[in-house]
Amino acid sequence: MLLARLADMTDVELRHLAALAAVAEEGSFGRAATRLGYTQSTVSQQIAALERAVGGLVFDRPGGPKPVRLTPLGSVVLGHGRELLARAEALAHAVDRFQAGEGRIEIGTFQSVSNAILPPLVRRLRDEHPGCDIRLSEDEPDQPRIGDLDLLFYDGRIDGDAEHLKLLDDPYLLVAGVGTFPDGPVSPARLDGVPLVAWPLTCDQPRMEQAIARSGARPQIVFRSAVNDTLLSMVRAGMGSAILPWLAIRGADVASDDRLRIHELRPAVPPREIYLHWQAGRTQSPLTTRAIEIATEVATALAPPPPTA
Amino acid sequence: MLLARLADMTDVELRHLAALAAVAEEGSFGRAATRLGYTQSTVSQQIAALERAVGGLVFDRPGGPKPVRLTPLGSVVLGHGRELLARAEALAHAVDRFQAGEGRIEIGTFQSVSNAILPPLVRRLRDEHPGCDIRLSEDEPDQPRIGDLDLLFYDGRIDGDAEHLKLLDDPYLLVAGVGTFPDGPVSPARLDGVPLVAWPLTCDQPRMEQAIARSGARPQIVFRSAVNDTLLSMVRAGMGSAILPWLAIRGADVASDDRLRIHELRPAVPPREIYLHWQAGRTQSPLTTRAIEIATEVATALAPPPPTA
DNA sequence: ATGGCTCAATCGTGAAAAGCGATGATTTTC
DNA sequence: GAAAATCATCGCTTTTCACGATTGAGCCAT
Repeated sequence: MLLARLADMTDVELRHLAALAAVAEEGSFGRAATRLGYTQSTVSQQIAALERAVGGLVFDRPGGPKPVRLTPLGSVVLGHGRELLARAEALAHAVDRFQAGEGRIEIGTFQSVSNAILPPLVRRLRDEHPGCDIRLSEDEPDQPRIGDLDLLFYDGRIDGDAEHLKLLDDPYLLVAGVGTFPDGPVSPARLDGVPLVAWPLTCDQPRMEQAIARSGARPQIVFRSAVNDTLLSMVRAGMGSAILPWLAIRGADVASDDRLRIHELRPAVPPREIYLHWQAGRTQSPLTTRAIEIATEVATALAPPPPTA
Repeated sequence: MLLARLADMTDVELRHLAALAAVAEEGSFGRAATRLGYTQSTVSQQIAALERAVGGLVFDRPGGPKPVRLTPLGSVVLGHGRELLARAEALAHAVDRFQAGEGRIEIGTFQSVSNAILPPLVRRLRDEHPGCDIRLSEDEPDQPRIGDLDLLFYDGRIDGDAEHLKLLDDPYLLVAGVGTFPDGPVSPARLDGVPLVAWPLTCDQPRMEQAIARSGARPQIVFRSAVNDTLLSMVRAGMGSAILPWLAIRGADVASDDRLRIHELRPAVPPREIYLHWQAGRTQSPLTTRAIEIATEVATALAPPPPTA
């Protein structure tokens, strides 16, 4: 022990520091060993290894029943060692919490999902994992990107390295003022020249309007707004009709509004498809895995889109 | 990796965390291995061991030349891991500093030593170890105790579990007003009835006065004070003479004072012995070891007590 | 498509270390 | 002195560590 080399942290191991702390507290190698579940000789060797690593004795061993005592060097090592052990324990707890489903999850979403799917999803996730940190973002650039998101809801497929899961088909329905059309299904072809209020040309909207156009009709878009209630008010006011996905009108009290009628489109316009995306090839946190499960459950539990029978 | 046990901190080793950090920074097992001085396969196994310990993958390995990426679990582990590594490095530095002689040293002392030995000792110690923390205490209860002191100066031996080292013999000298005694040595026996000013009966003082008494003389103690300058002023004022150790009058300009004369005592009173004590059987810090060396050097370098030839 | 490239995982091997049990050496206590 | 308590040490087995060579999976350019 006379030759003191430079201390190297990689020679110090947490187990040695734990032994140091136990011996210092118990005042005895043997009692420390019992506490740690080792034999006395093992603890003796652990301390010896530690002393080799730090280049000096950490305990004075008086011999006999006298308790061992920290040397000045031992005090220095123990001081820092306790902090190391505390950090290590913090790490272990953090890992346990993570595996139990705590942590952060970042979800990208858009209007219809925000209204219909996310509330129950968030509620169930928070109920199951009270400590979790759920972050939502509704940024909707033209090209939605997963970026640093864990999950992304979008009504279509994302380009880029993403896996996807189709949550549900969301059929388009025609909402019109009462009497505008006879009750029952309406053919898209009949919409030629009909005044419509509609969403802006984002997300699935362009595809839907192209589908209408392919049926030969050219509706007249008289107003665009992203706000559903505004659109419905316009319909009520007789400004025009609206073609909206089922999910968007589900919450609003459209069905019970005497001034409005909901018509199936037949032949049906291909429905809007709601997808859940996540980055391909990346392991997910337990929280994300669970969120995907819950999202599928919530999606199927949403009253199934009305039959087109 | 499907079975996730509870994380145990003793399974996580610093070396694994270092590998984790290196791989995360390099984006590659191989480059991390080069940086750490291991082979690729070793790093691979270290990461595998870490993943076993935390119960899940910490990296996604996309395969091919794509860089590996941290999983959410890996981020959690790395976050805490970096702190652990920083603490470990702090420990290593603290140990190095300690071995280089930094740290704290607590020294107990008393008047003569404080004046004569400690100043050069402190100066040299601070010059050699600029970072050291020297604490002095001059508490002098009747029974000086080492307690938590690293070193204790005392003019006598300490009872208790202490090792000691005699620094020097400090002979007693008679300081008298000029003309009080004929020049040259004075016999203690001639002090019978002589008025003396003296130190309080602490430290070596009782033993010295008993030695005088054993020579048959009974001086008359007319004043006691622990302050040397006060005693010397009293001598100058003709109130009496003083028997003081050489160390106590070395600094004061007694020899050059026309009104004072210094007489050897012959036959000599046994000198006061200055000891340096430290707790027996306890490993000392390098700083303490060095302080002992310097103290002996300073003690011998002090102009040797005058010969009694 | 198809080799060539890059990379991590894996296997086998030898060396090192961890841990255990038993034995010694040393000190304190009765 | 004898006894008790305590840590160090030795021999031993099992596990781990690190290496080198190989394998296999995913890219990329041809």
